[in-house]
Amino acid sequence: MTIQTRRERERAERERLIVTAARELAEAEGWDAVTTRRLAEEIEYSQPVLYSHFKGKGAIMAAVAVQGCADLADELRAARTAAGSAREALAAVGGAYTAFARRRPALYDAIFTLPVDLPFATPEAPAALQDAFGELLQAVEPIAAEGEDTGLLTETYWAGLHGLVTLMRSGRLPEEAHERRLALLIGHFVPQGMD
Amino acid sequence: MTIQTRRERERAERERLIVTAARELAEAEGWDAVTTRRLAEEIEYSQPVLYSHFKGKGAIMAAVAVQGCADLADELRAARTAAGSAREALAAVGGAYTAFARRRPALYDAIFTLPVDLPFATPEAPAALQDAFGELLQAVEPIAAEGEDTGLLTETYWAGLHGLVTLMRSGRLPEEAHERRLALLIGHFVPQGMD
DNA sequence: CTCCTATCCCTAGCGCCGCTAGAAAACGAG
DNA sequence: CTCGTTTTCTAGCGGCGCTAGGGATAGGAG
Repeated sequence: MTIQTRRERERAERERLIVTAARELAEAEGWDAVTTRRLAEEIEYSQPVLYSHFKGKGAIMAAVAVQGCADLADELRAARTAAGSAREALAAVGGAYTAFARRRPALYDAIFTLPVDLPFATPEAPAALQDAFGELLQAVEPIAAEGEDTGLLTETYWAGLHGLVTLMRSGRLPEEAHERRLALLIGHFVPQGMD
Repeated sequence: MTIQTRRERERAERERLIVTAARELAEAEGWDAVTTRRLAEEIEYSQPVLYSHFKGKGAIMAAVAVQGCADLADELRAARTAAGSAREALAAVGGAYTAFARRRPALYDAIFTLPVDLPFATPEAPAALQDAFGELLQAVEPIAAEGEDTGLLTETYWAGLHGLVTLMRSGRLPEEAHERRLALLIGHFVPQGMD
């Protein structure tokens, strides 16, 4: 029993090592630099070892995405709980979201951009994803108008943030006006009487 | 002189052929299927011929993007001019934009998603891109509140549309609620007194 | 008609990718 | 020590974007 458990522990440790190496390499040099050969070299094992832990490169990226999403959820929560009014909370969460995307682009891409098949808008979605969305939801809920579906409104606000971030990061929107665009988005999601 | 012009004409024709083949292949089987080998086979020339016309695969994709963007601009214009009120125009343009993205995903990706280095928010941007943005701009302009920067507001609305489309297409937002999310976005961009 | 030159285009191949089959090594049990 | 199992590695497959270098070919000169 102890031998078995030791092996399982070592395996789990190595799995962590793979995910961490993938994340660090992606954050340092971008996802293009994350190849299975490079990753194997980084963890000091041969390539096929990766495939004994994950189904393929996509699964490794998905693991990085889930792990990164927990960070995002933390930052969103911190921003939301530190804010005073409902409007401030919405703005704080929006700011934290876009700041995360700009500060950790590789992580953001893994979670929200790259075609990595994670279940998203379903109960089977990883807890970290649901947590992050939940933070947005809690920030949006107080500013929803009567009769508005809070979930849908959150998704729409999220889409706005995501659009701003991706268009800017791909060079399609100029960086320097980001804060003003973000303010416009937030302003249009806060009901008239509340600002 | 005539020989020279004939050759140039033939070259131009072949270039059109390449771009068309790339677009059709991408629309039929996705961009992953568009490899230089496959493309060469499609146009019945060898691979290196592609590189005598374009700097690389990215340049071919950029050409497809520009060509596709003209289509998008046309559809946006048609939607806008057919609409009655300012609110209807905004909704019509938003609907046409997302419909285009869903109907021609490969084209949309080439224009707005894939990392293809085209100048965007500058005067050197291709005319088709500026036209498409101009259509959005004309739809947004009438609903801008006093003191709001129309350009920035358009960019923000655009980001909202783009976010909705990309998150939905990557499976991160459920398809079936798209119209309701779009309506929410539009509703939040129309001033209170105008709807 | 022949030869020369310049242009064009193709064959072949480089280094890389994700992934995998099958050999080799390490390890625990008897 | 030997055997069977489990783990890990070496080697390689097919495909990618891209390019060097060698013919084929076409147009002008004699």
